[in-house]
Amino acid sequence: MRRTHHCGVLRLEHVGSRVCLCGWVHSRRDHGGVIFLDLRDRTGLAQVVCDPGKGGPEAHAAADQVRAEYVLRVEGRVVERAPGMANPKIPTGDIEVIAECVEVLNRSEHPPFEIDGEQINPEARLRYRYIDLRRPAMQRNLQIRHDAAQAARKYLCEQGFLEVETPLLLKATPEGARDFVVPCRAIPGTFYVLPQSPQLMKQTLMASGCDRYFQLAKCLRDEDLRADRQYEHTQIDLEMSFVEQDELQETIEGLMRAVFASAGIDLAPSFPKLSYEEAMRRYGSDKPDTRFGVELTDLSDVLADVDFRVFKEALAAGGQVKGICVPAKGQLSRKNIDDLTSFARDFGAKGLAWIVVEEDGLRSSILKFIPEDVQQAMNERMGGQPGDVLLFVADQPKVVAEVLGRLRVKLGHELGLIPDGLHHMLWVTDFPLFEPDAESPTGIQPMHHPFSMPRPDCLQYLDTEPLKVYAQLYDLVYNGAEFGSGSIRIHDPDLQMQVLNLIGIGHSEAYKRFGFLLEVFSHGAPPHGGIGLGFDRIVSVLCGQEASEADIREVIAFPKTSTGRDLMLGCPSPLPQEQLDQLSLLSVAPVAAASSASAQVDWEVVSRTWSLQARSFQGDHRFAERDVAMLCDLVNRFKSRVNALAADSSTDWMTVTAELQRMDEEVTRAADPLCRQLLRSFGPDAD
RNA sequence: GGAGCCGUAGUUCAGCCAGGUUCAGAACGCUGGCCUGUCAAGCCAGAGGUCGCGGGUUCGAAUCCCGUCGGCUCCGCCA
Repeated sequence: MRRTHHCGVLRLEHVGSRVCLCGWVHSRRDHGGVIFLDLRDRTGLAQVVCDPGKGGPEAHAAADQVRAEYVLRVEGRVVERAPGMANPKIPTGDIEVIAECVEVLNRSEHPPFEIDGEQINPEARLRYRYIDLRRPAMQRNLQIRHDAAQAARKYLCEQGFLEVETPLLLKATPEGARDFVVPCRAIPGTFYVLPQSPQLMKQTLMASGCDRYFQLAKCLRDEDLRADRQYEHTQIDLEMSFVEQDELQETIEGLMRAVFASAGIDLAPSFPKLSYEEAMRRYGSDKPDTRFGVELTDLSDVLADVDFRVFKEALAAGGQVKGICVPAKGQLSRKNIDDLTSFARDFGAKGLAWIVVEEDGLRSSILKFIPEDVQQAMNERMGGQPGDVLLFVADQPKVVAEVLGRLRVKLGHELGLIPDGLHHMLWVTDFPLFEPDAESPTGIQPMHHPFSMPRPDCLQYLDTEPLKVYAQLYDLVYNGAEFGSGSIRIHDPDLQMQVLNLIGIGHSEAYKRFGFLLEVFSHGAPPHGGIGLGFDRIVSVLCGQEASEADIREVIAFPKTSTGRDLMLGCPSPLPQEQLDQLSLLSVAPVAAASSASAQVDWEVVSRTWSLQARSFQGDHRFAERDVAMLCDLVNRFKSRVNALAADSSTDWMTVTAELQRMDEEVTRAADPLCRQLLRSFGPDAD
């Protein structure tokens, strides 16, 4: 009998029908005479009753052998539960299935963790991701992601966008993040890189007359991972021809409304706009969380004549003094403030000045440096009420904004100043095109990327005062997190060249890196603009995560660990020599390192190479743990020995080389069974 | 590249600060037995650990020190 229903859909209306369910054994309750099974699939749970008196002895006998996570096909009748027997905790709780036939489709080892466990080791979850994904919470996240993707597709199709796939194998353009590199077998010594984003391809598509393009694009960056950053992430990437900023923003607002609606969240009919300068001035951040106040207050003018060294020196050096008024309700202790001070120092502040507002006046160690009338003026401007704590940073504007902006958000979360259930989506606009950069040959670099169109009223400053030039560039910000960044692009080859020159990329260099783009522009590229939206972050919010604490691993089916490993697949992993040969790649082998060490022993290289070799096998379940452990032990021991040798200046290099050679041979020997296993795992063709 | 936290039965954790007879424990899970209305089933019995790994200190190390591996978080980095 073919499956007739999913488990989670059965209701009273199905009572009396004969059904066939397939799924996993979520739990089993054996009463001896009768066995209850909770059968689980993507849609939910259904209780299966194996009662020899009702459904027959065969079903009961089969259920007797069944264990957690076994895969079953169950045939039986849907019945209404007897009065008082209903389970209000599950949607199918009014009915149950009297099993007449229980077929074991597959057995299962004992699960490494409980499917309905609350606290599960994140390592185990990644190692056994296929089991982790069976958990209802993860199934729900996958569903929400699917719904969001479909909503985005539907909306964009309705708006006349064309979904186009762009290549994964691209040319390296040394901009932005570190590339993931793919060696080219056919032309030895050459490489492709994987896209950091389809930026150049989508601009090219505009020149191709696509008019409106979108793609749910995988983007890859070889930079260190974070809770909200994986090596690969997905962007809703789109680009439009013949548009200006406002039309583009309206389109994206519609997109976000459609996507959020797919998760039952209503967004505002239009999103507020905040200039970059205003965001930095009021919130100290280019991605302000506007769900709560505690805005930055400038006190530079009030304090201009105050003889307090900390403030005076900062102002004299062209800096500013700003503060925030924290409604702490007396909950910030002296120790809390000390902790905030060290937090402030971590982000570049020299210190953190504070004033506690109490019923009978102000309290602080800095008050003795500040005249009474100035104290009054400060408190008045900041609106301090008894119980509040005023925090001040005096420094260059950049540091002041950074530190107070971070303090504001940190305290907003810790003191519960942020109301639940708010969805503040807003645009941050009018970014400067460039920012100062000491490492750039021209002293400036693009704030975002060098393809953004300057605002027309700023073009006149491009050559003379480039830092005064604003870009037609806008970030989409949600509850204090950046969702995406877009711009109207440059489509004029001369202007593009001019901008590249300004950031220190000369004519020939520009042609080398971006020649094809300049060529595209010179063959009739339309005015265009677009945006790339971080889909994983959006989905994590739709799943109920706080935007600034997003853990996108929860919404990615198969994520990597924070060191970029896949614990399920056991990668990255070494390649067999044959494959390296085909790709014309040389691998640093321990032997090579040791033999080149005849005159000068490079301790580090030798022991690091051993470590690399040992590490590459660790956590990979294809290899016998005992062999891996042996190899690691050996390497650890030898590394200790190498360190001892290196520290001992009396050892002569002949002895050392001999000993290194001996140790290296032993490591190679210990690694041998693992290498053989590796070759086998690549299949019969591998050797 | 830097900083911090964590690693003890299958799982979640206690024990560590102050080394030694509560030192290898609890709960859940698991195995076996009993049990026909549970849905956190119940009752009885049982199995299960290289205290991540290596080295050091010590008469003695889960406990202290060093190193190392792995996981997590943050800074740098990532438009």
